[in-house]
Amino acid sequence: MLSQREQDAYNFIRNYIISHNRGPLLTEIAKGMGIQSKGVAHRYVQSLADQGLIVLLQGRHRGIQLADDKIPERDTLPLLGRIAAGYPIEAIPGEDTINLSEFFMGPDRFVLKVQGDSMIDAGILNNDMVIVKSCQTASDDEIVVALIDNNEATLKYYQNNGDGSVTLTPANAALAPMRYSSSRVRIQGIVVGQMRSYQ
Amino acid sequence: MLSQREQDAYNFIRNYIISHNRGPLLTEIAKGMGIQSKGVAHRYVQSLADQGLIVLLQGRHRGIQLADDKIPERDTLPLLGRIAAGYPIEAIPGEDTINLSEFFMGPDRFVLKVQGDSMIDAGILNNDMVIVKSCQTASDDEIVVALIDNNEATLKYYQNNGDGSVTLTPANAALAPMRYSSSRVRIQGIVVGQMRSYQ
DNA sequence: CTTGATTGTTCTCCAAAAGTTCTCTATGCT
DNA sequence: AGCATAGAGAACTTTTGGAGAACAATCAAG
Repeated sequence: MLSQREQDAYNFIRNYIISHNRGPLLTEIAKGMGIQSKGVAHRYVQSLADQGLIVLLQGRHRGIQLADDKIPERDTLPLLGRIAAGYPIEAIPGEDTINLSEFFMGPDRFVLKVQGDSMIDAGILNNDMVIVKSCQTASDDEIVVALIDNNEATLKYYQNNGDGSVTLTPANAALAPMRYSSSRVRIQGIVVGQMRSYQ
Repeated sequence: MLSQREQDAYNFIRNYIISHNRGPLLTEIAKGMGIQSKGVAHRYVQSLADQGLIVLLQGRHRGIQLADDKIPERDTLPLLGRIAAGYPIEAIPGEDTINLSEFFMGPDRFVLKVQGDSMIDAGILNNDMVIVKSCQTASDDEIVVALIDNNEATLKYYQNNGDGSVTLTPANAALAPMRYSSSRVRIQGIVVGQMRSYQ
């Protein structure tokens, strides 16, 4: 069980090693945690080592290594920062890990695998996964899973025309928006997330 | 058997641990239950521990854990199937849940938040998250995080020209590919995943 | 191979925060 | 009256978090 600051120290060390490929100095840890004393940083390092989260090469400079056989939190990854063309990676203050589960999990959600290019201009490509929150109504401009005539299912932008009809718009310049009477369209859910794997 | 307020306390503690991944403070429990005294909160905590619903790490701050058999299954969502314009949702045989962590987790990975539109044609939009595997080399046509002149960081398609130079190509028709001598470009990792939240 | 700056280790001291244990009070029920 | 539930809050102990000094080991530059 880690205390708050031990967790902070571990996050910093893990981020540092993954991005720099070598261990941090004690003074760097201290600075990264916003404290003055490297002695204090050392105490946290020692505690993490005692708990088997890191391995120390005694005395060596930068002698901290990750003990990666032990993964204390299965579903978090270090969030290093923001990347923009032309600038160095910029740290996001106050956040140092991202919880993949929290990012997407919630009640009444399910996942669909997307087939086809009808939402390509919205950055949803063929074979992407979309996370859908199950519900029966949607607001304008949300991406919905809609069932037409209880038969065809589609992924489209939703718009209620207010006259008893709805418009479903693909995000693909090659495809035209379609207008349906509301009674023909049943919403199955709205898209709350999207993900893709490149392996 | 739990009294009303013991039940309240348990619910609060359980929710807190599930959402924060660590135990609450006594004062937080008290506040969450609308009472002033942490001494009272402690009495409920003690009672819940006596009844085996929670486990206490004596003395430790935030030392409240859920009993083993009370830890809920997390990070999985039902995978309903495939969706394509014009067809009903089609089930994917053999798969019925997807583990969000397994989908992305792996050693030496980290997350970056993307700023800008330079990879928009690859379906990576402004504010998307990319999961990066830390490594120093890449193959052609992989998306890499590259550091140019130890200064600028960028997200680009990678191509090794085989003549001591590499070409970094944005996925944006408005931006031109750039060619650099290999010595100026240091690869920090390759993109293995991407995700986006629509909330 | 020596040297000196840098870095890791160990230590004491301190303060604030949090857990523990009490006593006192109140209310409703049998 | 006796008991269970519920709350306030004081007093105390332990844990947690931090500063900084002194010393030892390391590492790079000459």
